[in-house]
Amino acid sequence: MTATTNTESKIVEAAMEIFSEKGRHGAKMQEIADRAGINKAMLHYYFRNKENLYRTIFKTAFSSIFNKLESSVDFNAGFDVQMKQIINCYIDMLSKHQKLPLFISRELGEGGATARSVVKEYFKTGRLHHHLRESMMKAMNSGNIIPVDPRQLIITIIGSSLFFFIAEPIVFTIFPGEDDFDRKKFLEERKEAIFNTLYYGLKPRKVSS
Amino acid sequence: MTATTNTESKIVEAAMEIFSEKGRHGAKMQEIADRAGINKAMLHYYFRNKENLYRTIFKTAFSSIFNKLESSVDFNAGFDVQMKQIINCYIDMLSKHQKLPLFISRELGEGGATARSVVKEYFKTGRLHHHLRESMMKAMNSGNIIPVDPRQLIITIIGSSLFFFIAEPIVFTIFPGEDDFDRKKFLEERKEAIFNTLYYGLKPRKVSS
DNA sequence: GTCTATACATCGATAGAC
DNA sequence: GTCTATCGATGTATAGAC
Repeated sequence: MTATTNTESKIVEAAMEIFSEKGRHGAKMQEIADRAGINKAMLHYYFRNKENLYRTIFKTAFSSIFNKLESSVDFNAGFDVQMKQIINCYIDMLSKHQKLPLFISRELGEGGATARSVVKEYFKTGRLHHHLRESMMKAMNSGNIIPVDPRQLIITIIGSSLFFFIAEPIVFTIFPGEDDFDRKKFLEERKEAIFNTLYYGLKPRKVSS
Repeated sequence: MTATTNTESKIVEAAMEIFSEKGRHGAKMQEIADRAGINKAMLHYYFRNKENLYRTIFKTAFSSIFNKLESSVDFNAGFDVQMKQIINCYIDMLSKHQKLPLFISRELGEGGATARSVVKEYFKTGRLHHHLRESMMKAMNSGNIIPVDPRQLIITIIGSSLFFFIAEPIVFTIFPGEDDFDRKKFLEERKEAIFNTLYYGLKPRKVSS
């Protein structure tokens, strides 16, 4: 059992923070070393070079999302329940790790070579994607939801869940006069808001059943 | 009338590309100069330093979005029509300028100080936000749409429209076996998909009116 | 306005003592 | 394993000729 206070994990922790804040190139090895309370040479001792350190951090961050998702979705539940679970999982996860989506979208902005290789590796073993697609098709065939393109729907669900965290730095500028903004409350409400809008729609229904 | 082929605009064009691809720190002045077909010294002659060049580019990119939006939304139309206009505008705009959302989300990732100041400046004069909010409230009061938090809804609309472009580099990895993926067709379908899901919902309706 | 040449700072990476 | 000291490369910015 390795302690979480050893040098390597201190580096990983610090690197995660700095890379998230400054990005792949904005992050400096010196700053990571300072944050970890060690010196630059140690970074190279444990991770050979910056690129390798970055890859390690990115891989950890990225797979943590999919692992959390996979353990949050009940494969035997109906699609409506699974949809709720996905939305809730994303929002809960990102409430605690705000920098994650920005970290990842930044990597994507730089070509996503690292991202693609990590994703490709994940989808060799990950089962979530397949189960979700099947679950969607089943719900459509049984008339529980209307027929839609599964690809479009999943992008809409994830986009709705993630976007707040990407745009958060300017959201407060767009919603002025909210100095007492209750982030926690807003995010709890957001879970309901996304599901309700996507599932029931904005247009009023005459029949509630 | 200034020609669009003079040195300054060639710099702006090149800088836009490089900053979008590599980010604020990943972008190098030498590379921007090469792309613009001039030398490094010219960059400093016209823009004093890198930070100033970056700010100029970001400001241009960001305000181009809002200007396009503002000219695409009919302030007198109903909210359902406006919603369609917003979705279509975003998708059309980003189809042509794929790098824009990634460029902006990267800036947001770095703290968004530049973004915030640009946004703040814009919202002093921009009317779109106010009109949209009023339009939403009107639609709710008249029973055309169900009561929702306008803030939640606008984030859902924009997030659904933008997210594909942010995630695009890995979307093809998640949707395997689509080597003949027709991007143009997918995006046209996406416009309909977003509006229909958000407006009518996934759950089937008994009454169609 | 545009160029070449270069000064100056910063950063990633390594050498070598302990 | 951890440190200090330093090298070598790269990048921003400027000086000065044309």
